[in-house]
Amino acid sequence: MTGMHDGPKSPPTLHDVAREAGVSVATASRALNGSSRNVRSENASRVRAAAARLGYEPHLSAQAIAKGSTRTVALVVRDVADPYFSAIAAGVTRAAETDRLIVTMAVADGPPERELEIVRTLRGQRPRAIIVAGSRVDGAGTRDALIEELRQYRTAGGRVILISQRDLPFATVTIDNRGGAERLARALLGVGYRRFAVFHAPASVRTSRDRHEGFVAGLCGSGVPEPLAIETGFTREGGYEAARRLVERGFEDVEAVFAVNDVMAVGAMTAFRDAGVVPGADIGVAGFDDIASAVDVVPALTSVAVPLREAGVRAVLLALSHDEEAVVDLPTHVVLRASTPGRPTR
Amino acid sequence: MTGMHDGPKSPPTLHDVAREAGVSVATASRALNGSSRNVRSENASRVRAAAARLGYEPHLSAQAIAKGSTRTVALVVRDVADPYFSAIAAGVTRAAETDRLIVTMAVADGPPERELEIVRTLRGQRPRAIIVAGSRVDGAGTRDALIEELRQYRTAGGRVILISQRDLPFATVTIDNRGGAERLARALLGVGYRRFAVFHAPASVRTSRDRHEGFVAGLCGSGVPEPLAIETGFTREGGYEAARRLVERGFEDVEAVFAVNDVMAVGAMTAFRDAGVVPGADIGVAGFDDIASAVDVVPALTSVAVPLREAGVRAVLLALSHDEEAVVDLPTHVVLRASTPGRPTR
DNA sequence: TTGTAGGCGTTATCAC
DNA sequence: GTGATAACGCCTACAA
Repeated sequence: MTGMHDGPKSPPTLHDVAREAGVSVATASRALNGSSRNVRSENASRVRAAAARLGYEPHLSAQAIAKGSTRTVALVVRDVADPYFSAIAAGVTRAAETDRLIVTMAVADGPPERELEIVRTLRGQRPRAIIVAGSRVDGAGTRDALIEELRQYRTAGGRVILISQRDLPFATVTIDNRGGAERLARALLGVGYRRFAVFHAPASVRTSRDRHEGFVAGLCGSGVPEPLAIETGFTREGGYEAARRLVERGFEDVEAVFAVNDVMAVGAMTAFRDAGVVPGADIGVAGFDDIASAVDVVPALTSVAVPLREAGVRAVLLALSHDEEAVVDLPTHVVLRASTPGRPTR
Repeated sequence: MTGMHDGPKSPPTLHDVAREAGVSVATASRALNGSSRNVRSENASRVRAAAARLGYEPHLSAQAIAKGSTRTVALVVRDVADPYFSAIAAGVTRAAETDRLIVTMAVADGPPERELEIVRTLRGQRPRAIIVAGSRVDGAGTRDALIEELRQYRTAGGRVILISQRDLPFATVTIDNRGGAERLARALLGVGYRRFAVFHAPASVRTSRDRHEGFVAGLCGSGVPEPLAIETGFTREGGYEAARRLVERGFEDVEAVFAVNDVMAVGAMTAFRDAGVVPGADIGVAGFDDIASAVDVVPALTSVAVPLREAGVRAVLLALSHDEEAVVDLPTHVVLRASTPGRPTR
C-alpha cells in the first residue's frame, strides 16, 4: 500500500519527464515541442516514452509566458443560445480546431459598458485575437472607449476581428445586410406585394438598421408606399409583440411584413396565428438569417441566407493573417418560401 | 514625431506599473491583487492610477503559473450550434461570469477517440474544471481510456463534471431522461394514443437509449403493443428520414411517434407534411428537450422540458464545490401541446 | 507597510 | 547534440 491519502498530486512537469528519461530539461523540451530536428532520435523517443508514461501535458500558461504568446482566441458574443451567434461560434471553434487554437468565450449581454469591461479583462488572457461578433459598438459614449481599448490591445500585438459592419478601423467580416434586404424587397415586389411593414430593433442595433434601410432602398422607385415601421426588440418576443400590435392596429393595408431577423419573424408568425391570421395566406412574412428552423416552420419562412458559420471561420482566418484592416465581405442571398406566396399584382 | 514605425509595443507589465507609481513590484502586486489591506492607501491609489494610465491588465498566464492555479473552466460539447448544447453553454457562461471564471470551449464532434484527445490537450490549460456535456462515453474501447484520462486529471487537482447520466465516478448533473420519457408515455396514453413509434438514435447514444427505455417503461402495463422502434440519426435529418421511412411502410397503425429529441421531432413533422400527412391531425408527434422553437412550430410540439440552461449553471457550481462525486438531479416535465391532440379511446 | 529574493514551468541563449 | 542558466510576468515568504 503506497499511502492512502495522497492528496492532489500536482501534474508532472517537464522536469519530471526529463529526469524519468535521463536527460536535461532542455533536451526534453526540444524533444517534445522545440524545433525537433536537433535531438538524437533515441533520446527523442526516450523522452516521448517518459512523457506518455507520466501522462505529461505541457503547461500552456508556462509556455505562454516563456514564448511570449498564446494560442488562444477570444470570442465575444451577445448570447450563445441565439442561433445567430451559436452558428458563428460553431464556425470559430471549427476553424480554431484545425489550427490548434484554444477558444475562450465571453458573453456580452448586459449594457454596452459591460462589453467594454469584457474586452478589458479579456486582454488579460493575452489572446492572439479577439473576435467580436455583433457588438453594439454603435452605442453612444462607450463606443469610443471600446474602440480605444481595442486599439490599445492591437498595438500590444493583438488582432482584432469584428463580425459586423465595416465602420471601424479593424479587420472585419461583413455580412451584406443592406444588399440582402434590398434584394429581398425586390423579390417581394416581384411576387406582387405592395404594402409592407418592417419590424425592426432600435436604431442602435446596427444590423437592424442596415437591414431596414436596405429594405427601404430596395422598394425605392417601385412606386409603393413607404413601409410601415414598427420598432420592437431584436428577439423572438419582439417579433411576437410587433405582430400583435400590427393586428391591433387593423393591419393598415399591410400585405407582408419583413422582420429584420428570423427569430423575430418566427415570433411574428406565431402571434399572427394566435390572432387567427394565417401567415402566408392572410399576410406574407419574411425574415433574415435563414436559421436552420426556417424550413421547419409553417409556412416555411422566406428569408435571406447568411453564411454565419463561414463568418466564424473567416474571422479565425483573419485572426491568423496579418492584415490589420482586412475586410472580408460575405454575400447573402434571398430564399423565397411559402411564407410569401405572393399577391396578384391586381 | 515620436517615430513612425513603433511596431507592436508589448503590453505593460507589473514592473512598468510599479516604476510609474514609484513603488516596488511587490507593493504594486499587493495593491492590485494581493490581500490589499496591508498597503498604505495612498500608495494603493498611486498604483491603481498608474495601472489605469498605462492600461495595465495582469497577465493571466503569469498569474496562473505563479499561483499554481487558473480561473478557467473548460467546456466540451458535441456541437455548439445545436440548441441543446448551446443552451447548456449559455448556462455555463452565465454562471462563470458571476464567478469571474473564464470559459474555454472545445467541440468534440468527430469519433470518440477525438473526445479523448480533446480532454488530453485540455489538461494542458490546467483548468479548474472540465465540464463534459453529452459525451458518448459509452462508446466501446475509448471509454476506459477517457475515464482514465479524466481520473488522472482529477488526481492532479482538477474537477470533472459530467452532464449526462450518472454512471461514471465523477460529479454529474443528471437529467431525468428516463423519468421524463416515462411520464410522456403515460400522458400520451392519457389522451388516448395506443400505437406508437419511437425514433431513436443508435444505442451508443446514452441519452437516446434512456429516453427510449423510459418511454417503453411508461407504456408498461397499459396493454398497448410494444412501440415500433426506428433507428436513425440523433439529428433533424435523422428525424426526417425516420418519418419518411414510416410513411413508406404505410404507418403500420402507428398513431403517434415519439422522437427522442425535438430537432428530430421537428424534422419528422416536416417529413410528414412533405408526404401529405398532417402532424397533429393525422399523426401525433412528440419530442424531448422543449427547445425554444417547439412553441413556434406548427402544430406546437409536445415535448419534455429539460432545464438545459440550469444544467450548465449547476455544472459550474459543482465545479466550484469540492464534492468529488456529487450528483445533481434535474427534473424534467411533460408539456402537452397541439402536436398530440389525442385520439378517442374508441 | 515595504522591498528583496526565490520560485512557478517553459523556452531560448550560450557554451560545451 | 546536449546541458546549464537566464529570461518570461507574477506572487509570496521572509526580512527590513
